[in-house]
This record gives sequence, structure tokens and C-alpha cells, in this order.
Amino acid sequence: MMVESASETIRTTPSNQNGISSLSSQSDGGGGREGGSKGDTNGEISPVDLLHLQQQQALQAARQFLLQQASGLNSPGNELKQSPVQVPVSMAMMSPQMITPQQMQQILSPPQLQALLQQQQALMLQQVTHTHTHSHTHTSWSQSHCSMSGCQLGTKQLAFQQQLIQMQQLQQQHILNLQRQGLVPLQPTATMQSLQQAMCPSDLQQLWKEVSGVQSSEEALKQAEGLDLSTNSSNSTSVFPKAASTHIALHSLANGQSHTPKRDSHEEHASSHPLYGHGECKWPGCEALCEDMGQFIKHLNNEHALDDRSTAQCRVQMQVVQQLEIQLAKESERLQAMMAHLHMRPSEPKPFNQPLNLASSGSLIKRDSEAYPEGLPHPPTSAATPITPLRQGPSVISSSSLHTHSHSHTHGVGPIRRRNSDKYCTPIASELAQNCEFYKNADVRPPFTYASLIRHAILESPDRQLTLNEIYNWFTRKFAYFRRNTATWKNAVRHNLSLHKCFVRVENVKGAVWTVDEVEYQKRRPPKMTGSPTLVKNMISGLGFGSLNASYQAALAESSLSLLNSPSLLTSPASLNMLHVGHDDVSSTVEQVNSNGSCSPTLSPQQYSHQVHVKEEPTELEEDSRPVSLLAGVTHSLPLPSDERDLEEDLPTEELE
DNA sequence: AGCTTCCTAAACATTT
DNA sequence: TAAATGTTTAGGAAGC
Repeated sequence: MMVESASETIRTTPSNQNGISSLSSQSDGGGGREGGSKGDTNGEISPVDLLHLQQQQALQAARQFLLQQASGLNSPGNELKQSPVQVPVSMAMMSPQMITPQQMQQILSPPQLQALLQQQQALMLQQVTHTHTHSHTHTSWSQSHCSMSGCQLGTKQLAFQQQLIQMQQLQQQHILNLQRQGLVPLQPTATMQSLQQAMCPSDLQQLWKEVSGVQSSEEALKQAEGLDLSTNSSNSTSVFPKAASTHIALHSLANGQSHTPKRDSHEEHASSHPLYGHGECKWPGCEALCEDMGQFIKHLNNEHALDDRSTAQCRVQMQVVQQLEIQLAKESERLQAMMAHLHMRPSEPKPFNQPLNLASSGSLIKRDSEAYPEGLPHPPTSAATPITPLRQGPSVISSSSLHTHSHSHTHGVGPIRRRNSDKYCTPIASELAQNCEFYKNADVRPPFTYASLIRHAILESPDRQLTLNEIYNWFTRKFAYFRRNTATWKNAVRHNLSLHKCFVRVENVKGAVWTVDEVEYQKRRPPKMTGSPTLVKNMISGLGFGSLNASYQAALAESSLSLLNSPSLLTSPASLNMLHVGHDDVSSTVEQVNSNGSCSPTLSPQQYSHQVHVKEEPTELEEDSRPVSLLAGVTHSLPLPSDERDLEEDLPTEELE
């Protein structure tokens, strides 16, 4: 019975005369000695022992054959064919993870080999101890171990060390081979692609076949005794992913050798099963054809029940998955480093509370300032990281500073396009805060409009007013890009200051300063969403807000929180109005929600606008002195009134320059 | 296609 | 007077 199993096992492997011949000699000798060994131990061979012996013989034969086959499959340059004597097959039998070095070399990618090697070393040490204290009859089946069984521990350890050394050599050889074949890049870290290539299906299949042949004596014993090991078969099969399960046109060794009658465990299988597909069992190394789900389940329970073999297969599968995960982690780490190098945000998992330190300027953008309306996508991030899941949607796509030079005018200063960004946008403060160093040092155009930059510069200033020259300085200080083509962009700045109503020129004793009329700024674009809480909410929950990354959302949440928590907000109609009009970016959208959804009744923009003096609407207030909203900033250096602060959208508390 | 926004350029006026 | 500052117009590009 087990003999049949063994023969079938051998038969199902691809024919390899050399392998078989060598296999025969090996297993024959081993078997003979095993009998003697058993006799020495028990005096007679029980039926169970006989079964065990036969099974182990068969398994050993299969293993040796595989070993030979693996050696034969090695590339011609691989001279590390291993003599069977050097392979502690018995150890492999005892430890399901144990795979012959040749097969490892063929099956696993370098990182996998690395991990497996380490694990194997540990197992070997275990086995050394184990062998030293116990007499393992089943381990003496193989010729190699038969000789070892009579040796002292030191000899065994030496053999194991040789084994380890050889495995390491094989591993290196394997790497070289793969590199020669172009399967593995010359870099130390293989890419996922190379990993997949290295772990081609046939390799994995071999691995599984090998593992399928691994059965402990305990299992043989249990099988002989008809023990039911399948009680947890469903768990054993479902718990482990079949990430690397493969389909190979080879018949499974396992199919032929497992004759253990297994009880049907009542697995609850739906119409589909992860291990069943295309009419065949997808258990690693098994390709048994199953006409239907019922048959498959029966097959699963019979052939892949909870036993040592299945456990070993699961272990290998786990290792495969583990290795893949490790590899994934490495690659992810590399990606992070790459992105970090390119100043891409996902690479810099900054905590939200990261100080927004604009060191060079000596100014700090408070997190409150992240609520600034305005904003454009994170340029470096969006520009080159289509993979980042955090920044999808319109805000991501917009112009990036990395490509702005590609179009338009022949000058070095390309247009600052805002497009989508202005609508869903990233708060400029957040953007700048997180990439201030980038913009400071890289000659990259910020993806913000002149207007938004000017506004930000003004709002960032302690008094929310800047002279033209101060605005210039802010530009050059914050952006390396604006340290050249000064005539062009300065002209643009002046042009924007004059053109946009949102910028209010205020005469000062020392000259003129520029301030921001927030209402006008918000009015720059059609208030598509103004006053519509539903739309706002939809936007937030949907495309716009949902497309923001976590930090942005956190910033927005915090900004909205600060708004809600702001006593002045609740007491200042002007603030509410101001919030109400915001529409062109996320922060203002949030504010809208706050005002429309959770705060007091909204007031019309007009109610607020009277406090702000727009250029084309000079009023008596402006005539006699200056707008109320500007008074505080211009005439006093005092903290802004609460309404003013709210009006300015959570402006940073002054601690700048 | 038309509208809007933005950018760039430039001319011109005003202020320092 | 020159430079800085401010205003305005024009044209092109791009998105909607």
C-alpha cells in the first residue's frame, strides 16, 4: 500500500534516468540498513514500523530523485551538485521546512533563501540536539543519515555545518545564476518582479512537491493506525493564503502517496473555494482534478487534511508569503526613500502635529493657517506619484511645479496654473508648511497662483499687511524659484495686486501696505457651492474632501475644530459670513459646513462685506481712515479682534519673522 | 465655442 | 532723475 504510494510518487515525477538510478541505489541501501536499525531497537519489525519504513523509503526515494532532478536542472554553470550523502534528508523529513539546497536554489529567490536558511539553521540545531538524545529510527533510512546515526554528535554537527556552508554557497550561486539569467537585478534587493520571476510557478511547484513528500514518522504511524486527523482540516486549509500556489503540468506527489482515510470534516464551502479553480485543486503542489465542488471538498478533506504534510505545506506557504511580505516591505521602504528624496509627501509620513517650521524665513505657519482657503495640490506629490492613494481626485492632477515649465511662455517663469486645485484644493499653508524646504531649495515653481501666494504672504505676516517689497521678499525667501526672473514675477505680483479686488492697498504712514479682502478673495471664483450645505457636505464626503490625504483632512478637521471652538466665531457674525462665502477650496468648504451645518444661521456676504473695503467700493470708512478690518493691523500692532481673526480664516497667530 | 482664470508682457502713471 | 510702485491693457494658455 505504501509501497504503491511510493512507486506512484516516483512515477509521477518527470522521468530522469540518472535521478532514478541514483535514487535506487540510495534508497535501497538506506532501506536495508533501516531494517537493521529497527531490529536493533525493537527486535522485530511491527506492521506499523514496516509501513513507516516503506513510506519513508518511498519518500526518501522521491526526495533523492527530486534532488537529482534539481541538480540536473541547474544551469550548466552550476557546479554545486550535491552528493546525496551530504544532504541530511532525514532532517528534511523531520522538519517539513527542510528542502534540499538544490531545490532551494531553484525554488527560492535570494531573500527567500536567506530566510529559509536561517530557519533551517535553527531547525538543524534543534535536530542535532534531538538526534543526540533520541534514537530516531526513521532518520536512519537514508544512507546519509544511516551513516550519521552511528556517529558522534560532533560529526553530525560537522555535517550540518557543511550543509549550511553548502547551502550558503548554493544561495550565492543561485543569486549569480539568477543574475546571469536576468532574473534578479544586480542590486542587492530584488524587485517584486524579479522575485516573481525567481519564484516561477514551476519552482514553486517543485517546492510543493518536495514538501508534499515530507511526512513524519508520526504521521505514518497515525496513518497506519487510521487516526483521523482531519478534524481541523478546514482550518488548516483556509487559514493560509494561497498566495503562491501555482499550476504546473506535473502531477502531485502528494496525490499518490496519501492514502490516509480521512473523515469528512464538514467544511462550509461556498460555491467557490480559494483552493479550487478551473476544475482542479489548487492546493500547492496538488492539481487533482475535481469535477465539482463536492468532489473537491472530498478531495480536500482526504488529501489535504490536517496532518504533518499539510502543515509543512502551509509552513512553506507561509514562508513564501512571509518572504513576499518582506520583499514588499523592502520595496515599499525603497519607494518611501525614493519619494522622500523627491520630496513627495507619502514618503514623509509626517505626523500631523509636525511643527510647520519655516526655519529659513524665521516664520512659523501655524497649523491654524492650514485652514487657509486656497491651495493647490501638493506639487511634488501629485507630480510624480500616481500611485499615492491618498491624493486622488481633481486636486492631484493639477499642474505641478514639476511640469509648469513645459508650456507656455518662453520665459523661465511658467504660468502658475491652479485649475482643479483651486477648487478642491489643498490649503496653501499646509502645502507650504510641508514642503517649505523643498520650495526653498528647489528651483521648482510652486503650484499656486500669484494671488494665492500673495494672499498667503500677507496673511502670514503679523499684521496681515505687507508692503510690496515685503511681498517680494517673501517670495524670494520662500521659493527658490522666485529668486530669478525677478522682473517677470515681480511684475506679475504687482499686476495681481492691482488687478484683484481682494488685495486692498492701504496707505500707511510709512507708505502703502497691501492687505487681503477675504470676501473678495472668496468671490474670485463663482460660488458654485455657496450656501448649499448639501452640496458642501457632498463635496466633503465625496470627491473633494475624500480625495485629500490624511494630513490634509486632519488639518482641515483641526481647522474646522478651531473654528468651532473659537468663541469669537460663535459671537462674530462677520466671521460666520466670511465662512459662508468660502467655496473654492477645502478649508473654506469645511468652514461652510461649520457655518451652515453646525453653527448659527448664516449671514449674507453683504452683511460682512461692509466691514471690508473693496477697492471699487470706497466708502466713508475708507475715506476717513481705513477699513475697520484693516485698522487693527495697520494702526495697531495689537492682536486682531476676534472677528477679524475669524475673518481671516484661522490666520496664524502671530509669531512670525 | 465661449467663458473664466491665470500668466506674461508691456506701457504708462504715480510715488519715493 | 531713477527706481520703485501701482494701474491698465493685451495676448496666450488652460480648464470648464
